[in-house]
Amino acid sequence: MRARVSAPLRARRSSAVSLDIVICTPHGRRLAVLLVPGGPSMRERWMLPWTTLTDAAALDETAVTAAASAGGVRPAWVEQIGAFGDGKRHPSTATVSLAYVAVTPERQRALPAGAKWFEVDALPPVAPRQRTMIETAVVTLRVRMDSSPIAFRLLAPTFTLTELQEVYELLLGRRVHKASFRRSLQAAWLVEPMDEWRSEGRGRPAQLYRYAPRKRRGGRRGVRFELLGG
Amino acid sequence: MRARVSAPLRARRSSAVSLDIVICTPHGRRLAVLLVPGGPSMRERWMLPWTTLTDAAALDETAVTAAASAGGVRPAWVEQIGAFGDGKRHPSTATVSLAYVAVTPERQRALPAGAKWFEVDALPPVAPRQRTMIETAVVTLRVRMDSSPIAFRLLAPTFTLTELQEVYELLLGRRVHKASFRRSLQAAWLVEPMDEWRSEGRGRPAQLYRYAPRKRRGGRRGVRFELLGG
DNA sequence: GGTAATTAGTATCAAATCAATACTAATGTC
DNA sequence: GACATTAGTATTGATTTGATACTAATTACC
Repeated sequence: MRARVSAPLRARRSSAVSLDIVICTPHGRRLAVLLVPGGPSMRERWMLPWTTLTDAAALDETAVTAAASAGGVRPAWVEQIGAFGDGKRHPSTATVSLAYVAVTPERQRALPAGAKWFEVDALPPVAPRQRTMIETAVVTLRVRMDSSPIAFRLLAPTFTLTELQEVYELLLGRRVHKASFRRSLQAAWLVEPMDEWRSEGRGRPAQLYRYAPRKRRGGRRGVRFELLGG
Repeated sequence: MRARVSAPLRARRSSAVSLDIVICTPHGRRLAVLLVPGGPSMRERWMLPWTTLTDAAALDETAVTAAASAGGVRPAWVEQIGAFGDGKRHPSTATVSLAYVAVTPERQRALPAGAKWFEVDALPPVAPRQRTMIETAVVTLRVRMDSSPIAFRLLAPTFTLTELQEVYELLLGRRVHKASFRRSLQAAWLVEPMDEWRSEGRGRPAQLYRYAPRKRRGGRRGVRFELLGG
């Protein structure tokens, strides 16, 4: 059952295509990525988990399986982020690599032996092709978080609104206004309050919520050119 | 120089990976996609231009070259939209296909022999894997249009604001409010008025503009949950 | 036990944004 | 020259936003 993934020596046979996976989790107030030992050079001793692509080519399922194997748990959300190649170095001999991003809530059970979380701001050297994948993965999370329930998948099934806001701040890389955040959240009918409160040290206990999207598409807003430019 | 692309018979040799390209252009008020003759079955007689991926694997450059070859002109904008496989039928024997989307202004010079524009709402039968690519391409254009200058690449170098608005309406699939559209456009400093006007039949002549982005990132807006849901 | 510190959550309000409507401007058609 | 037609702008009321300041409930500390 436990598919063998990221075995650097056995996998180093020639193959046209690899499948790499960037598994992300919150690590305190930073985003962390899972790396495993082994790499293409002496200098690059860590790498993203990867596997070779079989001809059966059930891409998404392969990615989920690989992520589960490397992280010890099935990931809470997975999405393809693209194909990378263009001559950049990779732990495998593959000339093309398919990359996926996965997210998982903080602090699951123990990781498989050797695997380790690294904060994205403090990564060890990894092969350039995988470095590009990690950057793309982080950008993808940031961009997709308001069309996919990424933030909710980074949290446990129940969470406080402050925790949710912190995940948004973590992914967006900026502070968010508390009142506005909650107003928007309420208007979107995405969460449901539980009859439970959690006391975290001093201060008033926070109510717990769960992700329970209710409503449908609304806002046809005007055109936003803001992201364009230069 | 003219790389041979989409030659169904020669290309049908076995290969792990193909590179397919969805070339889009405005066609009146509809979006059109370029197809070429040949397909995997009697029923599917048209297909997206595609090529096999060489081991050199300069992915983006291969895509641009393939698009230029199939469309007769270098495309104005190209972006990878993902890898597709999962067992769906494709004109090639490739188990995995890399797809790119390209855009080109309306009505270039003549197309290469056999190639033809089809409006996306009236496509002939194509192989299922390519059908998925076309759908993904259209969605990608819609989503990326406010972070990439896609709309401007679908137009000639100079254009009227009404033309620009029509491209937005075409891609967004909905009407846009004229005054709001222009107000946002002005605030974004994306276009520059020329000293030229164009008279299109009756009515007041429209001023011509060109794409000349000036300003930098502004609007840190609040969190938008609107796209999330159900 | 009481007071301060701390975190959760809400209310108020001014500024910015938006979209509907109605207007002015410049051209071709008859 | 009146009118239809398209370009482009002004006005206005409604909605959204974010800053500030407030209330609420708990722990820390004396």
